Amino acid sequence: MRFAPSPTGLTHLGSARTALYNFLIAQQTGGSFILRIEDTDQKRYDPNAEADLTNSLKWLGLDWDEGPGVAGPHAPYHQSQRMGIYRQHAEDLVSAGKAFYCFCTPQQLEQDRKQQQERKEQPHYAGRCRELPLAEARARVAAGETHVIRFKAPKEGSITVVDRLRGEITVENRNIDDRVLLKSDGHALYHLAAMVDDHLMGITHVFRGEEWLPSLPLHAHIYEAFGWPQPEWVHLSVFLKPSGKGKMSKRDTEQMRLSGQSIFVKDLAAMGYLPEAVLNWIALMGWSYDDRTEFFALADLVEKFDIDKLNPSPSAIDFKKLDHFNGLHIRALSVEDLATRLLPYFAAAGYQVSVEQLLPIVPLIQTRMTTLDEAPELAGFFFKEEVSAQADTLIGQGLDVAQSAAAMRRAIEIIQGLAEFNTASLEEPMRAAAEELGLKAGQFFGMLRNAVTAQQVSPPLFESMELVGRETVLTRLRAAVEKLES
RNA sequence: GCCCCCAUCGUCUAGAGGCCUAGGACGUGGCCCUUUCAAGGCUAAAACCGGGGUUCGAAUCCCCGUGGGGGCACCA
Repeated sequence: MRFAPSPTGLTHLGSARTALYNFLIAQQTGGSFILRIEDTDQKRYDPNAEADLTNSLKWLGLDWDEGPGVAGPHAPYHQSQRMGIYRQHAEDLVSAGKAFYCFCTPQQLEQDRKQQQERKEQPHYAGRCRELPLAEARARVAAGETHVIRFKAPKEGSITVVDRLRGEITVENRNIDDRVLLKSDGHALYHLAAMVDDHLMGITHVFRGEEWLPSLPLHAHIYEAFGWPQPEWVHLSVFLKPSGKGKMSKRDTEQMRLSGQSIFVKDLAAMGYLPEAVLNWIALMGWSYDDRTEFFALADLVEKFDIDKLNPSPSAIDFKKLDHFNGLHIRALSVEDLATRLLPYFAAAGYQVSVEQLLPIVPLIQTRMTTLDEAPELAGFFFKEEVSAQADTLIGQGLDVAQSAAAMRRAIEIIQGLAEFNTASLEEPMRAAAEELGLKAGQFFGMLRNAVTAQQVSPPLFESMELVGRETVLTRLRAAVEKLES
């Protein structure tokens, strides 16, 4: 199995899913998962993209058995370092009469295309150099003339290729173009490089995006020309925009980032999503296990993934569902694990806290988060020296200032009089106080919550008070009384 | 324009001729629980693109139409 991205931009969900499926099959079959970098196009090469790619895969937990940084029998893993191999294979094809040298200039080709379009034909290679005698062509090459090597696609008949998800796909050979295999700069094109590498690296299953489907017949012909057995072809459906209308464009992704969402793995990590959740989410976009199971850890996926349950139709990206999975996976984490993962988010929000400090707090917020970055907002009041509640939030629902201040004073009295200060000891006397004051629990507890946490929304009151500590609670309540009376 | 693929609730999907009164999940509404917010439990609304075949019987098979998507580079 292999995952062979081209480093031209940030790693996105589509790539991540392809990588995941490759990884799963490799794990399942005991095969190796090879990471190969398709960097044959130096015009589009982005030096940051490769680092982003390896970071993204590592974050997701999809470690490769061979590839950059992990030596193996099929090295090198950058196509730019395999130029000699491609040249050799292209020349072999020429010698076998399955490919030819082409000396057409880009301008000529451009003009051909234009004329074809005017005649309402499908743009294709006009065939000028296709039948050039080999000796003559070789002489021109030897003389240093600029050239490319093109595949000599059959013109008669048709070809039938099997895609694992779609069955037999038959295409008339006249619709298959004489595509360039080797550029004039000596670099191979995908059509050559990927086929050669997949064969040489012993790839049994080719998982790739549906956008490759139109060139599948060409690729099958290339395999045939070399006399190689076909791999298992699996073309995954594309991901559509959340609206379901069309593939994500560059503009869409930018706009999405502006509105706080993203299809880039790197962004998802920063936004507080768990790799487990992202994996679970994308695994189910185009694949399902049965009619009800939806929660999967990576190990479950390895065990249960099945190519035959893949769905060939395109799917729209649904971030709501990601939120749901994230919540599920957050709740599935142990307290220690979650506390550890929360650390960087507290640090980013300006709180210097330790795992030990977080341990008692985590159970209080674990069911209240959909993303990890919400934690500091939810639990920040535990770590602040002082909190400052809005004066109007200190007034109980339906009460006036004097009543509120009185209620607050009563709470202070009770807390001072408690032999022990904890959740259990607070509950009863506080409820009694509410009744005695003629207040509903919600009225009384609501104002106290605001006084202690300065938040309208917080973990349960008494648990929070216990963790904040008696002295700090009293200080905050007194401050609230003062604020009410001024 | 040409080529290819796809088609079940708004979305992700189950469904491989009778188990379908079409199931699950997200989201949405309601109820319960409840000191806020969540989580959790219960519940409701919500789909087989259309037309022709084949068959005793079709969401499932075939054809046509329509719609959607992808591709037509010395990019991947």
